[in-house]
Amino acid sequence: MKSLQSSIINHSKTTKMADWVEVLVDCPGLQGLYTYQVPSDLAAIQAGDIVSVPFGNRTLGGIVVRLVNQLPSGLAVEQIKAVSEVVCTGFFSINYWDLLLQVADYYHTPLLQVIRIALPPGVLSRSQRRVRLIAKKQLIEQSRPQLNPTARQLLTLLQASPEGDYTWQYLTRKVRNSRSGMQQLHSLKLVASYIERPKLARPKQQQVLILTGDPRNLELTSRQKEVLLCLQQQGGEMLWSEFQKIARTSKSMMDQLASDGYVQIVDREILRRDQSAGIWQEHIEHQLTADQTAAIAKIEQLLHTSATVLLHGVTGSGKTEVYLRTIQTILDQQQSVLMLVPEIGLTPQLTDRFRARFGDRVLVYHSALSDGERYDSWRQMLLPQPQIIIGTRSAIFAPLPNLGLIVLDEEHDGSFKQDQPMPTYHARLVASWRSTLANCPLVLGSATPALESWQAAADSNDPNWHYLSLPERVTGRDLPTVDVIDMREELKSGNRSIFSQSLQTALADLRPGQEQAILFIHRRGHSTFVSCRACGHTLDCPHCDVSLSYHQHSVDSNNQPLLRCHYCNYLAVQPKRCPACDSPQLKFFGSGTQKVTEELAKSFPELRYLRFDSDTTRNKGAHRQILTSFAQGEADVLVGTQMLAKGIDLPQVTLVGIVTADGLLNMPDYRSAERTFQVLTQVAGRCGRGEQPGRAILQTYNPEHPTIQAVRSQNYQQFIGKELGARQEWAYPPYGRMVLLRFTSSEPELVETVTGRVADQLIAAAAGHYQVLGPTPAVVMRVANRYRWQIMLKYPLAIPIQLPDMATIYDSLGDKVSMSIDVEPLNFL
DNA sequence: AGCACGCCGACT
DNA sequence: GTCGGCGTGCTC
Repeated sequence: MKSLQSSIINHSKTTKMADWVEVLVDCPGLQGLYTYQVPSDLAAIQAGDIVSVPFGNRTLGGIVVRLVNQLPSGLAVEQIKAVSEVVCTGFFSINYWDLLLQVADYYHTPLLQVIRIALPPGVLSRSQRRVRLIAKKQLIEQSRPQLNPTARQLLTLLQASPEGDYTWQYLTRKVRNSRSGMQQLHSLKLVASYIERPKLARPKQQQVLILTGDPRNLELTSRQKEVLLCLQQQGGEMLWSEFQKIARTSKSMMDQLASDGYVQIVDREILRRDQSAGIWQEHIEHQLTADQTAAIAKIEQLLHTSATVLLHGVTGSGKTEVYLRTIQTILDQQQSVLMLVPEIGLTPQLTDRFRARFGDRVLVYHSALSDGERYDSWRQMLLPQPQIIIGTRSAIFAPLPNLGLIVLDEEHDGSFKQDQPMPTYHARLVASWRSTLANCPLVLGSATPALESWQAAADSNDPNWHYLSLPERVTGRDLPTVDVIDMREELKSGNRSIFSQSLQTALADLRPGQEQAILFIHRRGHSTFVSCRACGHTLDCPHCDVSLSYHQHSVDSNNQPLLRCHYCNYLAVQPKRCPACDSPQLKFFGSGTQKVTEELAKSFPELRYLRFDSDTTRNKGAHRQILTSFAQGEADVLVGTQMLAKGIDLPQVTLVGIVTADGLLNMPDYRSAERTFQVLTQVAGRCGRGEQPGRAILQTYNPEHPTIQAVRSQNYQQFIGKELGARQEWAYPPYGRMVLLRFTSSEPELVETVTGRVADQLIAAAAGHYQVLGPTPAVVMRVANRYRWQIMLKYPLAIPIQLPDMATIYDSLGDKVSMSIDVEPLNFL
């Protein structure tokens, strides 16, 4: 990988003609470059172009990495094939190409895998070999007796298809051992093979009317004049399908006008796009607060620089309005904007507000789009016209040519980090690289900034970072009060309900129709920590400052459950009694949304509720539907999980009940305090956004926990100071960096031994650059019947992340174990 | 990943 | 002898 990258980093920046090109061929298992001849009709070929090339007997997609005038040694001219087609040209600006290289390098991922996430499906799609009947029916029947059985089977299949044509792959799957049969059919000239061109999702074509003649011309009939004037009023250019509706005219009339030269009818690519719109369209011109005005002014000062701005605004402080105003400025300067949000489906309000303000210059890009929609949006993004892309993390790779601003809203959110397939990129980091390359500012917005961002903005002397604060709500309302309820006391006083006395009272006092409530439950998930119901004590690892996990697969020789730290593999027998208070009430934790709604229905039958969790929002558009219906007052209580924490703005909500916060607090990783603070602060911030003040009730078994206290006092600075101290002590990020190596295999013993062997290799190669933690089994060891182990590498801050030679490590895995590298992981499960 | 090539065992 | 199994190695 290293050598490949250093060889292409000096890619040609000129468009000088070249005899050959080096192509990164899109074929799994290949990492090298292949040289192709440039045919004279494709002389304009450039680095970054997507091409089709012959490869073996197939045609594959690939990317031109550089132009060369000399053949690599050991390659004869006769071996070189020619590029067959340039599929797509000119969208990889030099900057963009550098960005992809940087991602490939930093996240230790083959360049092609990076390119694949940056491109929409279909651009690199490989061609397929197809087999077609070419002989006449009569000849086929004549030959049939002499055919071998597989040939006959193939023939029958082909004859059954209307076109007499199937992909080669389909036929070989359907007919076992088809090789000889296929050969026979070919040699008898009954069938032919051919290569199907890589199919791009064809953009939808639509007819557009363009006014070319003067509508006041006297030769026109009055009806014709009317129609043409209507077209002129619409700007002289319009989709035929739209015009038909508003002018109520017929095709024959338009054809007549076209043949007389008054209009032109042209086919144009219509880009399919997500147009879902909802009720949050109203465009309220709020009076800006002084802080907002100052923030906008500061950001505008920083345009055309690569500054990073941390916009720290409390919940309800009007960050969105700051974005909107700034974006308007960028658009006025004919530049485009990239706006990243955690999850699009969860924030219909945001997209609605953007659509209301900027109309069809807003383009939504996320993974839930269909392939066609994604392809079309991607084509749209290539255009130089000023536009706004609102998208989730992968939209950081939007190929906008005139980028003027990048915004990451809710920048602390974990969904900006990819942990599943490599590259395991963090959109915030990629955004910072992109901001440097494009020389445009990056705005990070949050009510609860990530520790990393806070530290960089507040503590560092880096002149590139700027800190802007919006400490007050736009309505002039205070932040909601947060009451912490000690659930141990509730238990003692005989309240066995999941709702504390205070929460019950608050729900009873809710005035349906005028006030609404939100009940928050931490998603049950795999919160496998053990905690004492009597005193709140949790069992922690003595070496790692994380909670111990109960492990399904771990029992000791006496069949006692074992607790394990999945950072360092520390093992302990689960005590029968709480080590702190000797109570036998030492239990696992968990509570579901369903349980809450049941209890709610029982205790408060007069309150109408809606459930908002992954069960009820599985369908497309369900988020929007539930939020809309709640916003319109069709329910009094919204019961949900994590999803509720993301920027929804419902002015009627006056009460937030955090039914249980402890599951979040005790996630087995070093970030649990930070995440808890962020989620709880955000959830509490959902209330009191309208005319009436808000109140949050936080139920916990750990009322004195510093994180809970920080949420109660809403003192971000204080919390972050403490937390940074703790991180520093353990050299956890941002005072150190980590790399997580994940190993999976269908064979449990094999992964364990292989992971152990790799750990030994890593220790041998460490040379003091990093510390090796593990190997340990993953918290959820078996997923989809694959067993997962992991190794953590911990780097001191001063040492850049350097991995030892990964090629030898990959080689030593064998083919039954696969490994992936997660650089600066957020998710340790 | 495909797909050739090539080398072994069981059938007309 | 030949067909068909499968391991190995190459694709500019």
